[in-house]
Amino acid sequence: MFEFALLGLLHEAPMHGYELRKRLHDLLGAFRAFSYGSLYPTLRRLQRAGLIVEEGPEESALSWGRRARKVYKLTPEGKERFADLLANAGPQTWDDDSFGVHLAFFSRTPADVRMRILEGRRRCVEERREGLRERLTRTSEQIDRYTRELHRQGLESTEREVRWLNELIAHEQSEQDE
Amino acid sequence: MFEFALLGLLHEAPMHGYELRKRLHDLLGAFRAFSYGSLYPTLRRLQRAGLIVEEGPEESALSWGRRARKVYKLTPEGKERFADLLANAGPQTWDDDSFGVHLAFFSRTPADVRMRILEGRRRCVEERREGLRERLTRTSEQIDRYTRELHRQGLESTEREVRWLNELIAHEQSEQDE
DNA sequence: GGCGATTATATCGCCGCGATACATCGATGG
DNA sequence: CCATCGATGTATCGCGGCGATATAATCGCC
Repeated sequence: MFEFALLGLLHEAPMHGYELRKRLHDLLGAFRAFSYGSLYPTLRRLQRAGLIVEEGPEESALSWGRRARKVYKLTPEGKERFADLLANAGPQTWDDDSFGVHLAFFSRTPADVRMRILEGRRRCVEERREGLRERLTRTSEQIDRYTRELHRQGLESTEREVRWLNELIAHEQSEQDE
Repeated sequence: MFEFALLGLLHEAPMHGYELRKRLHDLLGAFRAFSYGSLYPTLRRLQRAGLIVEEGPEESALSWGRRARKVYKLTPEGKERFADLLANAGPQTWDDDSFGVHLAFFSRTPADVRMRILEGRRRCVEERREGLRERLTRTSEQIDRYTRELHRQGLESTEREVRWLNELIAHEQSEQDE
């Protein structure tokens, strides 16, 4: 899904690694914090796959003073690949790791796919909630205070997330009516 | 930290892999969901390190009918190692992944170490909160609705976690006074 | 004039996940 | 009555991502 994020960012403008990582941090902040140990290998992978290419040495007199930077830009295949990933939003799209990334690119996502992702995510979080509830009632009397507190907090924040998703979905629907 | 969890669980009773995994699920549920792909390699690692040993074939006439199970139990070195991990609670103890695990074993953790972990965790979450706040104000006007919503939700749940930690800490302190 | 922070690329080993394979037992039901 | 499904159980493989680390040049500040 790192792949998805990088392709999406490069859609905005050609960028070099360091910049991509910063933009990603601003974009995701709360959720995932991709490290350089993932960034550079992924960039090379994308390049080998022909989805991005290095731009020319870029001898722009203005921007000189910096050290050697590798600026990447999307190839047509890269754009196609990103569009594919957007359209084929499957079950792995709504797990904890990917959902935030996909949400961050919602403005570029078709409305019907947005809806599918939001509802898939909601279902997924609801399932977790049910699991937590069941576990909490089943084990409630036989576990120590700290573990119970851990579960209580987990359940509560899961419930909050469901409510949040409901709001997002409602908002989508009201926009659809316009 | 998987190591820590397994050693802690085996402190309760000797167990085989499948059972360890189920107990772990009940214990952590909300947070981490260790998979078999981690479980068995880790068990072997612990065994090689001499921290756990396989119990004898266990020909107990009663419990037969099941397939070959490998029941592990702690060695003295294993117990020592667990005590070490409990005592030397360092900075990596309070990151997202480890904190839940450590909290689940708080009943076996000395009061002063409990306090150190809780305060370390609070500091860590507070720092994240500050980062989110800064990012939210800095980028507020130039990002799309969805990303902003993502950050808002992230910030809010982080704030909730800080409040929760404050309650836990307050409770610790009031218990200390008794 | 020197020192730390920032900009920048890159690698390495490790950890843990998801998928998968395989085998056995109990229960459910056609 | 037996078939099939779900739970019990052990195990491996590849891969994606992280944290630590190396390297280096430039910028701003005192």
